[in-house]
Amino acid sequence: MDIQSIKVACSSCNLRELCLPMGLNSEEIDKLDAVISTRRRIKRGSALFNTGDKFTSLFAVRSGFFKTCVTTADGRDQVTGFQMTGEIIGLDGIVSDHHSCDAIALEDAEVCVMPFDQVEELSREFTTLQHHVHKIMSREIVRDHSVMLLLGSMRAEERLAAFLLNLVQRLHARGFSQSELILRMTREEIGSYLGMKLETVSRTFSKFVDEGIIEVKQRYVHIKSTDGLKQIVNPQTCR
Amino acid sequence: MDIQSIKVACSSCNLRELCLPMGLNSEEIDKLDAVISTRRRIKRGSALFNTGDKFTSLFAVRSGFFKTCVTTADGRDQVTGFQMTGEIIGLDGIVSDHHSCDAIALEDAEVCVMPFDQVEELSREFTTLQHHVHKIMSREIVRDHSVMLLLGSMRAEERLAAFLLNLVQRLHARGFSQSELILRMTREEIGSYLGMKLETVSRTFSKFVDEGIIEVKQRYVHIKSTDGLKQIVNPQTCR
DNA sequence: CACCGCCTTTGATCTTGATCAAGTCAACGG
DNA sequence: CCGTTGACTTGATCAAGATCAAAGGCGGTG
Repeated sequence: MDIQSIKVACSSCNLRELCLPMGLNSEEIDKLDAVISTRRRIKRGSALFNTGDKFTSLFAVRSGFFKTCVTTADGRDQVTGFQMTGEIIGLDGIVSDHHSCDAIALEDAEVCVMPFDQVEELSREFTTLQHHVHKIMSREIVRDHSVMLLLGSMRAEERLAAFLLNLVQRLHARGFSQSELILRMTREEIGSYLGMKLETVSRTFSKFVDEGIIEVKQRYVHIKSTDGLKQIVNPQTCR
Repeated sequence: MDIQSIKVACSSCNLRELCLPMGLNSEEIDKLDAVISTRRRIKRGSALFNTGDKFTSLFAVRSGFFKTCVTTADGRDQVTGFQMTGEIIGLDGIVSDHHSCDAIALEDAEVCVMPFDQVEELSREFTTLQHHVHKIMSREIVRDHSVMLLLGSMRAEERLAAFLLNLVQRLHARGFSQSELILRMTREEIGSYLGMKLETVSRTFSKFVDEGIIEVKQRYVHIKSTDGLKQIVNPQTCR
């Protein structure tokens, strides 16, 4: 519960091209600054929110790394996504005014708190913001559909290859390497996201290493052949 | 391409409690009527839109039944949802101005065409509509998460049981029976949605019949024990 | 009415990934 | 330095569901 009254200022945030303010002009960003007045720090392993919590705000990841997961009555759970810097968490809560998943920090993190009623108010005023909010939600829907494709019709190797390509692509958009990354999640969390067991994740990593496509040292991954991974995802390119 | 200039009139539509006008007052519905000026008929088997089509409008299903599906470069595809009366199709198109899936009518159908720029305009004016649009998108996100849970961590029997319960619940909300339904899709389409092969779908149906939980005659399904299905989905209730 | 095509069911066999079980590795604290 | 702990790897075995194959049923059409 460490809410802080630091002035956040989207206007001076280096993430504004990835985050909510994307595409707004300076007047609009100033107004948005007034809405996003608090940050919140979340320790590694603790929750930004839990299933059932009252929904009041969306959160923009300023630093750190999150997972979101849903849980069944009988204790099984499913990681539904990993969120990094600049990405928006909490859209699940709008429909019922309560969150329907847990959001857990995988490393110490900081988020900008965006009270949703104020976001709605402001987006009635600014077409650009309104449209951008719609795009963010639509993007989440499209992303979910591609995860459904992955879970419903890909094999273990294809899933892991697609996962690595997606991660590194998002990291690259944030200025990191195209070929090296540090995983923030365990093999078990990767497995939960990809619908496979941690042992299978581990074996599949080892297989890729044997094939010379990647190097792995614990959480460190070096992608030696992006094309190799792409060919695993899309085995059709062999004609 | 059979666009028609029939006046649609949400105000006189018996679906308004399920569909976009939900919660609007009569003045607001009148304004909405002005926006939703056309219907479109789609023949069984043909597409409301295809991947790559320009996005201009959302569609509300007035009658009939749809599937949406995404396709990989190598021809595999995945049914991402089935849409019935009162449900909204096309949210996937907002993010990139182009649709990212196909929407196919599984029986002759009719949809209300809602030009999205006008929906946005109107929802800047009416808080209720704005909030409702957000809820519809959030609902889709939550639904997708539960499908991810299903695909990622349930076994074949659990998937099919959950699927039947979900279908019959939605049909019941539309005034149909709680225990009887006609499937509008093939075993293959069910399988694609649930991440299993058509043979497995068929076998699982047969298993449920053997256990006396349902009766099946082709597309007709009679649920003899809703609790039976619920216990398959949630095997924890045995304590 | 008969034929055809599509959907569905069912059986036999095979494969992938899950499960069970050790054992390794790195980090941390006493 | 050693022991503990949590994360990861690897091997052996097993089972769920995929694949291959055949046959039956239903609806539409000439």
